[in-house]
Amino acid sequence: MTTAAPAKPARRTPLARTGAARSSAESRIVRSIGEAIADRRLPPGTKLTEESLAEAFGVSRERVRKVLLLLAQRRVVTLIPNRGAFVAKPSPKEAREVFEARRVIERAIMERLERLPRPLSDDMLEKLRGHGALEDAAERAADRKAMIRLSGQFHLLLAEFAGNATLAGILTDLIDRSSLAIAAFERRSSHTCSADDHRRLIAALIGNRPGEATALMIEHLDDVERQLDLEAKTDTRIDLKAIFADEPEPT
Amino acid sequence: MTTAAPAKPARRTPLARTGAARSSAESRIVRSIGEAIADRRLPPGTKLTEESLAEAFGVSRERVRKVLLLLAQRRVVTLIPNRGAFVAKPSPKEAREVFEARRVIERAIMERLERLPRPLSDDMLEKLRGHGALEDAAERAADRKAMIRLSGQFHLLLAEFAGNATLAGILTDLIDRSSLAIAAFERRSSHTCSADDHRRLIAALIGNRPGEATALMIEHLDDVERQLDLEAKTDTRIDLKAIFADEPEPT
DNA sequence: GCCTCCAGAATTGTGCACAATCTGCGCGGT
DNA sequence: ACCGCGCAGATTGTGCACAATTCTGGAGGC
Repeated sequence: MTTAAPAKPARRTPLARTGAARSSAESRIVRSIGEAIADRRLPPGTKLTEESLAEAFGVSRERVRKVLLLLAQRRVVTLIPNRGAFVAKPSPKEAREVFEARRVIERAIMERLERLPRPLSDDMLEKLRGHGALEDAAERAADRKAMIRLSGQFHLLLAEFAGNATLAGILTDLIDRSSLAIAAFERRSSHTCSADDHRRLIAALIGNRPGEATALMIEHLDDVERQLDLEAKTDTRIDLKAIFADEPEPT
Repeated sequence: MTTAAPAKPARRTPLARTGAARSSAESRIVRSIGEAIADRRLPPGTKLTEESLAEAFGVSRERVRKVLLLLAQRRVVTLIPNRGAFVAKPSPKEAREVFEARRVIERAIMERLERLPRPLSDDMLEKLRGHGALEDAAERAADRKAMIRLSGQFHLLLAEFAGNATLAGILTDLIDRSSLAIAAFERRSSHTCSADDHRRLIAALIGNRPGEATALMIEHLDDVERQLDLEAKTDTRIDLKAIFADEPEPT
């Protein structure tokens, strides 16, 4: 930021550890960028220059390139050939699809959780309550970043309880993309934060009135989606293109 | 195959086109390997040496490396650091999870299809019937490879009709992983091929008796899973470990 | 004043050389 | 005879240099 010295290639730690240590460093970077996108330090459309990221994380450009490829596969960043990587900017259609996919998967998860033998295991109860406390704390502190992260983790926690790591993995991606959709389409106004919904969900799960937790989850997801402004005004550029699409050419 | 001349690095086409043409070449390779895995020309556990693949496809090793990274992300190949890439060998647990995930997603897809206004669009009817004919033909010709490919495409076709590209994309991965699971766990015996199930599904969809198509789909997926031998004898190594786990040490 | 075009800068893409690691095998010691 | 040790050979991992492309700013013409 201060000096514009491009000659220093940001040498990484002297002992360049290789092997397993590297892979964890990569997933660390993936997670780090993922979180930054989720809590909007990196808004949709942001250009992600390889060199800058390499410098920021103290790794080589190739490593960053690999990470970007992974993130692109998860639809969190968009890779445009010869143009670079950008934080993905979902279309309203895609946003709706993501929420629909979440409803499909999370309904199934809730149905499985409701089918679990009662009472729920102590481990589960403890984790649920612990997480609830964390969300409450974040809400009281008005720590928006923490709230966003915890909200995602809550849904993931439920997925893990359902005991299907494959579904949980799919949901992980969908949650990241939800964050992106929220960042792109959130209305200026309102946003009754979802900690309250989560509280009710936890209570319903523990209480086990058949169908209640599932219904609450669907309603919760609907609520979040409804708080978005998904009218189809994606981009000025695209609008112009559409408007002048069938203008006759003035030779 | 005939000569073992390793000195020739399999030069790619003289004019190394760059840009958009490259990305399509990559997805071509991904698809090609994916299909080879699906129809068992590449059984689970097969070592995928970068150099061999590069030679086979006439591209550089780096390109192959990128493709393998993508396939690994989709859990179709397993990447072991410093050891290389292998065709993934799902555990019985993972196989079950994949089929459960498919039931979750494909049930939702069928419910949406059943909710479609009737009669179905000509386009849909034509594609359904056309696909049915293809499957019949493959069955009559006993073309196992074609049957496997068409079977996957059938499920994907339904997903596309449901109009949610995100769900369809998720299902694409799950179908590939199903193929892997089938390759890994199929019983020697039987295998009443699923073309018949698909025929009935098409009929139920067109007929539109509420819930029938959805029920058939669930049953179909259950059938396919039941035809697998998912008893937990994943690996000899692990069996030994389990068997001798609580043997007293003979010092 | 505005548009077009072009050179230089910045950024991404790719081949290559070499380093790091794993595997298989032979050799010597006990 | 058996076990560890270590040395090739093969394979993967990574930094780097350079090629290709896009972007930017400004000069020149209309």
